[in-house]
Amino acid sequence: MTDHDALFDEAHRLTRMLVHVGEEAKADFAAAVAPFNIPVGVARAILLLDAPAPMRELAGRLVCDQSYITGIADKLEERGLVMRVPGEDRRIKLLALTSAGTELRDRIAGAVAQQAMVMLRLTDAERAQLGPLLTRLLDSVPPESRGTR
Amino acid sequence: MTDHDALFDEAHRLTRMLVHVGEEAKADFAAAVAPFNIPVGVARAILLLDAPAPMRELAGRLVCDQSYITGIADKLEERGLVMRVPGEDRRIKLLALTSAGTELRDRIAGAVAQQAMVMLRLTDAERAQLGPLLTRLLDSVPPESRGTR
DNA sequence: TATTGTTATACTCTATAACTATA
DNA sequence: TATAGTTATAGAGTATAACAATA
Repeated sequence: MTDHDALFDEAHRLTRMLVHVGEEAKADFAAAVAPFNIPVGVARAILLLDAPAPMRELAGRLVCDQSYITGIADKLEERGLVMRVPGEDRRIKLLALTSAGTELRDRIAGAVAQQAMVMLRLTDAERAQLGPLLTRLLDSVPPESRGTR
Repeated sequence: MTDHDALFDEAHRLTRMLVHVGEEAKADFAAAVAPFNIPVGVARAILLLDAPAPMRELAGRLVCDQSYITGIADKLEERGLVMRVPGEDRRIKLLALTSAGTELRDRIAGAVAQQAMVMLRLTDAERAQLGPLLTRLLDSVPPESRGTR
């Protein structure tokens, strides 16, 4: 095996491990959120609603289509967790948590933080090492090379 | 904010970053495989078929239900990439790549290695740091605590 | 004309349940 | 009776396209 092959093999092995850890983390999130009886996507949205946000913006942050946000907003509204409030530009609707929504949001945030923390398996020193590596992996994406995804 | 909160915040931040990198890696895999016009699941299976393997075993390695493997095997067979060969125990069917399958497998492996390597953004030294951290994240899972997933 | 959000719909991924054949 | 694989089907998650209201 050439050095070149060995490099790719090692990179591939690391990638598989990283993807695996990522999937575990997502499963942990789902488990943490399950007791609240809301779908994972809805939970993700509620956690982002720190402040009222246009639906369009939420779509951007959740990396999904706008039409999908309509469904999430419907579910949140049904449960009385959110209100659609018109923005200045009256095409825009802001999703604003109700008091029940804020309360649930805090409880979910707590549950997600407490349980399910894959990261807590590492020592402080290890986490301090990991942070910069992940930053490098995220930052060094040449934006123009990413195509349409 | 207490130290305790700060710890969870930091852990959560790292987790989100790691999940994000993992998703990019998966998108890269999909992009690398797209030119071959086979679904991602089928590509993953073909890469595992280094040697003929019982369908059951494949289900284990892909972490999915057996019934799902039937579908994948059908698609592979349609394309003439795989043959179902009976095992000693005649309940078992082994999936064995045909010569066309082996050839495609090599091409896919090459494409996956070449393109899409998030990991190649790191230096050798950084990868050498990351490996042990990922190993720790994966190894320190208390097996009995993982429940049914 | 361009943009926000909505509706209807369709597609992909994946699991569950009931079944056949072997063991 | 238990196991490997198959079939039919159903559900979750998500996107696309056409549309209404507003800019």
